[in-house]
Amino acid sequence: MGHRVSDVSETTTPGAGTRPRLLLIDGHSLAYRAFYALPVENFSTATGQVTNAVYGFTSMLINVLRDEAPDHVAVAFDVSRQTFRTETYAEYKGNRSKSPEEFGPQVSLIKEVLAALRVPVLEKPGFEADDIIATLATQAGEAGYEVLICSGDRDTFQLVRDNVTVLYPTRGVSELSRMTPAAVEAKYGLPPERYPDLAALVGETSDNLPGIPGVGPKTAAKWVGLYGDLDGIVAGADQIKGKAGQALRDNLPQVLINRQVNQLVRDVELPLAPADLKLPGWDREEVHQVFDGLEFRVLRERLFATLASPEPEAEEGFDLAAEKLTGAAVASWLTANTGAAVGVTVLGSWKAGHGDATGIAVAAPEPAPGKPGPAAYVDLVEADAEALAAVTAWLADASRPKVLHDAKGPLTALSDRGLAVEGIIGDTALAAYLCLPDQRSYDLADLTVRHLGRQLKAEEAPVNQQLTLDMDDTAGPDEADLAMVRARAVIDLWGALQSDLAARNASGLLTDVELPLLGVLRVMEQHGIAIDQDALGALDSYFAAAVADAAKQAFEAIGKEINLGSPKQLQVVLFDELDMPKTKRTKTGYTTDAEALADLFAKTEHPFLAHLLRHRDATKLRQTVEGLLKAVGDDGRVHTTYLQTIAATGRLSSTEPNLQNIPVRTEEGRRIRETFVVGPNFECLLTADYSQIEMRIMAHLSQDEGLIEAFRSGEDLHRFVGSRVFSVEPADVNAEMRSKIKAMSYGLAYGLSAFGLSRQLNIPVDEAKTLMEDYFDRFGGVRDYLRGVVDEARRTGYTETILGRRRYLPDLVSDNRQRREMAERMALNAPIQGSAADIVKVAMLEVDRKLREQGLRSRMLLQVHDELVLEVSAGEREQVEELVRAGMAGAASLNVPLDVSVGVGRSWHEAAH
DNA sequence: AAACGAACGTA
DNA sequence: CGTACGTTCGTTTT
Repeated sequence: MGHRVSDVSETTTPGAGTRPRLLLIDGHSLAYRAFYALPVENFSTATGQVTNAVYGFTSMLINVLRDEAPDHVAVAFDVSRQTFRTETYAEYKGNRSKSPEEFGPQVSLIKEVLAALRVPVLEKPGFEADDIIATLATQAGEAGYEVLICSGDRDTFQLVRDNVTVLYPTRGVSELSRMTPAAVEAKYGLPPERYPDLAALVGETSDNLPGIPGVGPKTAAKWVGLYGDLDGIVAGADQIKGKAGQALRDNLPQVLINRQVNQLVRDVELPLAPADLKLPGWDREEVHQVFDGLEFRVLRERLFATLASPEPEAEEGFDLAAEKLTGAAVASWLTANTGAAVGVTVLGSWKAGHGDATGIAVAAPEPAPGKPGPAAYVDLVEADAEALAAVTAWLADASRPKVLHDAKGPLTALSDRGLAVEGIIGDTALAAYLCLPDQRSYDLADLTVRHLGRQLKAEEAPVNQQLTLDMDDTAGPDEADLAMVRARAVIDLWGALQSDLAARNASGLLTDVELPLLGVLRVMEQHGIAIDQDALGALDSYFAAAVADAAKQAFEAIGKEINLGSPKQLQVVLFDELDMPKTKRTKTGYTTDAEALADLFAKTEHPFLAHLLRHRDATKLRQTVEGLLKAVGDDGRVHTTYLQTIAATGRLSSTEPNLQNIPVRTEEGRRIRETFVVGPNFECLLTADYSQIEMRIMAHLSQDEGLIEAFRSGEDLHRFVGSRVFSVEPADVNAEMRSKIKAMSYGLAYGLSAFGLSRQLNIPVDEAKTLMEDYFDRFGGVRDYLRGVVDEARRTGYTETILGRRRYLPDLVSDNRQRREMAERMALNAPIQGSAADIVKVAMLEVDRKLREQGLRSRMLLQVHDELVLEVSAGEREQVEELVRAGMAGAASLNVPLDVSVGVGRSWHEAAH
């Protein structure tokens, strides 16, 4: 503990960690920042009240309360424009135009928010908010507080000390930079207490304080460094040479006024002292009322989530009574402990539709607070017949409720050991995904910390307790012990996630869609799809030759050999050596993508470009072929893995290998599809896909009469729409018109702009704009829907599909335009893409159910978003086609028909239609 | 060895 | 300045 004397105040530095933290906020300056950072049109209540400044201010307040955890808080406001400063200098802030009419009323709303949060508000006639802040900061500094000042006014920098930090908003109101003494020194080259000297010399536009012409922060800081402070500069003004010196002498009176005006008052008489600013905690009911009135649903949730229930420190592990069981003990333990839902984890491995399970752990919740929860582990490799029989029967018993984490893999492993599982009532990974589908992973350990506040990993949990282990277990936790801990984490997590699911209206989606689908996907992965390896091998040679040929010719065209796959080397050749016109910029240079190369070819007709494009094309196809060849299993089939918790919209994804991006658009690409064939003992492949499902969903959601009629009429969609937009007969819609309409229709579902449309269609922006306007004139329902979907999402914080699947888009209220507009496009697309995903999932469940119900041997193999691929057993073709059509068409009842087209053939290519 | 960006395949 | 994915390659960073 030591003393430090400054020229302004004496401050003591008490022991860290014990001193109170005081947060002082300049209400006006932050509200103003928020007002200009957030677009007015996105923030208004049902009554028309604009709330962008209130929103931005409150959002910032919540963040800073969360991040800085102050125990004392005050917000200061300017009370009027008349202060001692306007008496000193009549023009002070004279340049400020009257604030927009939308701003004023928001200040009182901010005060309402603050009242609900029980944050003291201070104002004093004749002084500015900064003077109040300066006074409190001084008092609090002397009293040993840690002081944080949140203000958008740089004058507050003069208050910065070791224990006084200014949080200065840099971009909008979402980012605050910490101005410490070192930060001020680094930015301005002088200590904080000298900042007003610099400001006086440089001037402050926003306060209408003119500076010395030609003198910026660099020169000003230099002078302060040379002469110590402003007084020193004034005294030595005659010695300063050059233009700047003359300018200083000419403007000296103004500089002195500036300095007088920017000095903050540190002894304003206030009714409250720092000690009176302790946060008493807020009134929940009042917060609800105020936030309801402002329609701040997302902010309210954030407030309650981050402040009302601070996350408990993640430290406790799990206390469980763990047993490794064999023989008769297995059955009796299972009978005794698994009446209610239990967590299950499986040890083993799984990949590409196959696997092996070596052990299984089961854990029940704590029977009572503080009592260890029972947990058991059975080694499946070493298991005696009695133990194995007990496990087998228990797993197959649908009346024994089980919860797993990411169950598909474990079920695959168990299945290959001959163990079937029934009674899965929950999956914690799927549940977490439905709650927050934008996460990139749903790691059990992460979820455990987030939802239970406990550490899962042994090494991160405290040593004193992790497990109540068997007496002979002195070597520390082994694999089996950890499996039991994980099983326990799963069941505890399930308990926590269920209420979260219910609150998000997602319980039904889990139970009725995702959980049953998991089993269907597992079987699809297990089946895989047969590959004609000879044909695929031949294709590989063919593409390899094409690659070599294209490379050879490309090298000849430029007279040397380079790595054609290196964008860096390509840029050198194209833009330096061949001097071609520059293409669109990327982060690292200029793009060499196919579109740009084609453009360049059109301009230069340089043969290198043609060969390069061919090389790209052939290389890509060859990679796809080689990837597939490597992925073919011993059974002559490829088994993809479907990921059910990746796509934020609700789609599946496919990996290792990805069978959802097998080429189809080009002739050569389709040759790859010819090598996906019907397997031995089956009759053919059958593909069934939804035609234009996303546009149909658009018609349904928008209720647009024109679009609905288009689908009900049976007319070609784009032709129908084109005839309306271009005011011609359907028969007179030519190919060009049709393709424009097609591009726009699909673009709409992605949030396409007129600019984007013009670029895609290679037409002027004006024409694209007109096209869009004409489109919306005829299909106004679509326009209203798209607009409404974003507004609604902004209010609620999420979008919803027809099954109520949500996607949360907090960036819809970001003050960063790029992020906000990105979120808006996501909001446009998510309900459409997501509803399509819902429908396909339901269809898959239906098809699977019907296949089993009708005792058919045919089976589903692949899902490619709007398409299903089945393998049809001999004699079942008609029946399968019928049930697939019915299952898919009936998966949802929209106000337009769901059209399904079906094809059959010996290969995936032939089965296309 | 890992992380990143560019490019490109699908719906 | 159009959404959602996965894979590959080259390049940069550790």
